[in-house]
Amino acid sequence: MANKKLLLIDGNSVAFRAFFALHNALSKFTNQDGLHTNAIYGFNKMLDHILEIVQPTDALVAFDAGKTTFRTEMFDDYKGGRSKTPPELSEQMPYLRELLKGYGIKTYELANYEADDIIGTLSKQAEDAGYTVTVVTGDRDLTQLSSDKTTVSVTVKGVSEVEHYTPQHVQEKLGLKPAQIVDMKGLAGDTSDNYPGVTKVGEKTAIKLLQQYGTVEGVYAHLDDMKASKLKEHLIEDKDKAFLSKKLATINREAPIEVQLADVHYSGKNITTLVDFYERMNFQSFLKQMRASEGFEDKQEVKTITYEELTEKNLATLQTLKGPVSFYLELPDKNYHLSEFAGFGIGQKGTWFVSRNVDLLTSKTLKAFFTEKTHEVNVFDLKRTYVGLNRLGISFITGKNDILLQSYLLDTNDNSNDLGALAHRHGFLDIKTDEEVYGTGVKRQIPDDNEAFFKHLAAKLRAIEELVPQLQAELKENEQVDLYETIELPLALVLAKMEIAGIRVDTDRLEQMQSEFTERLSEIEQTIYNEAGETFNIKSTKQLGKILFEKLGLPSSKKTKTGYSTAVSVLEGLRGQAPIIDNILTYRQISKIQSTYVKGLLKVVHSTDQKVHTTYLQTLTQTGRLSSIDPNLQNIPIRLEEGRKIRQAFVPSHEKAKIFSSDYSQIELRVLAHITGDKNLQEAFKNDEDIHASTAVRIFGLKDASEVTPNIRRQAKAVNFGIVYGISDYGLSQNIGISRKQAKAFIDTYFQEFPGVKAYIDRIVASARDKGYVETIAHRRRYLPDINSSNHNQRSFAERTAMNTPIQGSAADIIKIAMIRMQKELETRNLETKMLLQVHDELIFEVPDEELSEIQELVPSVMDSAIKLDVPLKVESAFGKNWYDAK
DNA sequence: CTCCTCACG
DNA sequence: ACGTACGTGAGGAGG
Repeated sequence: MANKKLLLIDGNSVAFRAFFALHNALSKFTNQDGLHTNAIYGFNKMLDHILEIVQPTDALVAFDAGKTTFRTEMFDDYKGGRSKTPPELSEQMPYLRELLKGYGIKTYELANYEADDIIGTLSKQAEDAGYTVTVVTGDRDLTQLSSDKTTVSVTVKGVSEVEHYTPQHVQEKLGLKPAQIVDMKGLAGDTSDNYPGVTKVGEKTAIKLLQQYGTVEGVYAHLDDMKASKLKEHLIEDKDKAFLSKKLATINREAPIEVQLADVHYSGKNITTLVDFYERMNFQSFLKQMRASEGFEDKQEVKTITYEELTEKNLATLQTLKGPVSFYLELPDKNYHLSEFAGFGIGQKGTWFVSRNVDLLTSKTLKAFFTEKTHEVNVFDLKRTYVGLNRLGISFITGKNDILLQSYLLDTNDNSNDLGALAHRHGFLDIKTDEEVYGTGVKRQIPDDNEAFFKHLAAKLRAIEELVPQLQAELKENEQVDLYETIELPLALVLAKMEIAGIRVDTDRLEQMQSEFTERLSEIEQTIYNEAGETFNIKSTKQLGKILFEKLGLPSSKKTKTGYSTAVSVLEGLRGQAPIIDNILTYRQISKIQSTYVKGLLKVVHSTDQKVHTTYLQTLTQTGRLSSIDPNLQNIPIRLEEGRKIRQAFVPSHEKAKIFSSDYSQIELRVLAHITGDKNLQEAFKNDEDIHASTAVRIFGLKDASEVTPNIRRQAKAVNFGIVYGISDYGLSQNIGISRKQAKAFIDTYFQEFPGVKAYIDRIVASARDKGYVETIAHRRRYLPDINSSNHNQRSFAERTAMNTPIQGSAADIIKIAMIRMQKELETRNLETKMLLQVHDELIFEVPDEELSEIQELVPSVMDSAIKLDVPLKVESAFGKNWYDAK
């Protein structure tokens, strides 16, 4: 048995080290389900490193079995006073074992013994059998095991770096032989394991004594030779402690382990298990590493799949498909309004038809196929599919199950736009991700090779078919079938139609603004340079900070990670101290409008129709709101007049039409009144009071609304917002510039005046702790794993989210319902009016003049009756020749 | 690619 | 003693 190499790892100790090494990045290391993964990640790094160096033939990871061991029997306070293992670490332990399974490394634990003893016992057996042994641990005590055959590698700083202790290295570091470590511990004790040693004797003194007398026994044998001293007194006094501590420090090398050397052969990683594991842990870097490693393609056991290429000649074969089919249209670019068409696939139960030729979709055969009502069509991303087909002139396919939508509803974190990744997370592994097949970045490309491309298309069809019943069952389990069927699925088509309609942009107006702003900017720029006494990049916070706080010597208050903060809130505090400040604020404001809105918008206007076509992300936010990208039409300026003018560029696409806008008034506070059931809040809405004014009357103890000044109303408004966001005294004080104490007083009074709200907050946080998630009115769900975190910040954040999500999310539910009904009304009434935009609590339409009176009636009535709450919903409308005038 | 800043609800 | 409002997207700077 030449060259047997055994690797022994102290699992708990390394996990502990890994956890704390990556502790400040704790929140970054979470997977789709909110599980913390930093210790697993660190452990993995360490494993890769050590396996590379050691190249073991045998390996085992030992774990502690529990709190009580033979050592606690000897000394009950052994390891006493240690703080509990953080829950964020404990939750990772079972997964650590899974990781090790993937690595093909055996794990072992033994009741009443620590991992150290297992390692000590096995290493002794291995040494006797002629093995070379490497021990990995985060605990220096284990260096007592080092010998000419055993190296003890102790993690330093991070986890992937280790320090190798050979007997020589122990000698150099401590001036002791490995066997003397236990004597040192006996004399000096160990604070982390909480055993005492001799009073006033620390490592230094212990080493000196041992260099002279060899062992604890040696020290006491020569006690009489010592001169009288405090040290000698302490040694005499604490003799029992010294011997007990030595015993506690000594690793048991004869533990009754059942595992044998022959059982721990290391045969290497199981690629498939590890890939699955990494997917679930969301370890992208390790996945990438695996993909790059040799032989991965062969080992990844994607079940072979057969497909048939669809051509004009065999189109008729489609008739053999009966019942539900999977359909997939490949639009490789993120922006599907402009993407090329790469191909499509359709099929069921192992019969998969694929093609690069999307023109086949417009054939009579396919049209006939889809218009037969017998086919349920299942897809991934219905909105994308609908928009793509629409571009081909096809409008007859309606989806029944959209696994992207379903998966998002089940868990809002599960919103990746990759079918393969989604499938993996739901345990279906016979598919690769787009990145694996198409590549990434500039190299991303649909393969020229038919086989590779078609197989991937077929795998997607198969994944859809496999996942549909599973996801349906999970939705049912969560009582979310209604949410899916009556809200999200129909909404996907409504959104698709809005995106397709697009909104017309007056590019002449934008170009005119562009030249005006260019001129103004260069003027302000010159003034700023004069005031600064030099030219610099005003847009660079780094350079600006230097000018303001170093050269001009203005007082700096806030700092960011990388330097001085120059945010508006900071600059406003400096107003009046130097004229440059006002100019910088103006410059910032104008240049934001110029770059993001004027230039930004001009860049994305489609040359074919002079319109912008946004893309709504329906499966992104944690609350159920939509988001809008490319361009984002949900953050067009309105608060400041300068920016608001941008809205003049959004115009109807036909003459004799208007832009019409309706918005919900105070929808979030109304939802709050409904959900909390607070009588006072409900009363205010039922009486159609000015809600901020009535809040002001209550929290400032005024006689009536006549006493409310604008400033008081502003403060009350901030309190109302604070309540919706999950209030903190600090946040409120910052927002309205009052002391923290005052802010706290406001909040306390608010809770007295609106006791139902206080009760709701307590109730929802408790329920989140209990269930692990919160829900909206329509059963939209958000998981909050941090609600029980031991980290104050994370827990507080989760608590605020627990309060806010049902409010923001229910408001999102409501407007979504309104949108679906609105679209239906427009279609059944055969109106030309088009719904164009949704901005969270507002809907924007383009209305032909002759439909204006009908729409003015219809939209508010549909919106305020979308759902029945305990308080009325209020809708306000306006119209004009452009979006700016619709106010 | 991350940070800062700032636009919206 | 912590270090904060909730939810987003885009542009520019600088490593």
